[in-house]
Amino acid sequence: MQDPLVSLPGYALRRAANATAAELASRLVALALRQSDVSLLMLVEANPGATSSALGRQLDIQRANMVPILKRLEDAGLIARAPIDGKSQGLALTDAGRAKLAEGRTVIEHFERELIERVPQEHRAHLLPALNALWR
Amino acid sequence: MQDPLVSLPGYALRRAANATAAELASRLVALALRQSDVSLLMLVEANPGATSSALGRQLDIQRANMVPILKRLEDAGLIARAPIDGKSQGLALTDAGRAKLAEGRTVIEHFERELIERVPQEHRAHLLPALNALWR
DNA sequence: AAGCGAAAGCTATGGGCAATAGCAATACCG
DNA sequence: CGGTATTGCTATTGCCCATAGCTTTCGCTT
Repeated sequence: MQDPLVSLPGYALRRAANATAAELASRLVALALRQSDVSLLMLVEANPGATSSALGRQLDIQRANMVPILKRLEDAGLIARAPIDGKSQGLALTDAGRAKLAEGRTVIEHFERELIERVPQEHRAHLLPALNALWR
Repeated sequence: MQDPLVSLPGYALRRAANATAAELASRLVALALRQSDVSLLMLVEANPGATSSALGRQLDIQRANMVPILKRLEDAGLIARAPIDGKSQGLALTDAGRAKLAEGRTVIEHFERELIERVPQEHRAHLLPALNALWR
């Protein structure tokens, strides 16, 4: 079948992202984590006390969409909220959160390594900078 | 804010795909087309008479999910179905479909060109092969 | 020729993720 | 002090994809 799409970087980007996201999701399901969960846990670990709004800005997740994510993580006992003032609350990992993140990070690291290894060596070093140029 | 995610190719892939998809979608809305619509129209044009199943296999869209897409395109008068035998039907562009695709292709070409131009020159040639290695 | 497995097209449903609109409470700043 | 911005939230919607299951038809094998 003739496929005029395969030569389009934008289409390849879409397909690659979909394929890899599905793969990662299937590995994270064993930990009862989603991709957004892990990225949030990693970001909270690196920035303890940050607010939901600030984290959302960093991840480009809107405030409204942070709510269910944080609720899920809090219900799972992975993060805790501490009031900063009357309207803001700082987030931090609980002990369980740190433990869960350790597991998640292992999965992520394996995943990222396999991703890179899939790319022919002569292109490897270019992938990250090229991708970053597309959105940063 | 400390961000441990930006050095992960998988995360960059996700962000880049999201950002570019949103951008393309916003340009296509003026044509009342979605990204899946345009890819389907392009594929049908290149393979007139192909069946829904075959197109779906090429695009990695399951049969069940092809239904609403094709229905939308047919309702818009962009594609037509012709029975091949009792259980299969060949798809082809209508005249309106060809006209709409011409508009869509213009948008896509602008989009793809801008995408590539966003990437520093020394990385450009590597983007497509690196992405293709991730899913093909 | 008959029968059976595979394929085609479809319905129905749900999950994940993101966008929008709007709201109440609070903080900040001139 | 008063207006404005910010925070966290509810509610809703849309897009995309996945699964399960159904009916009809095709095509191969016996």
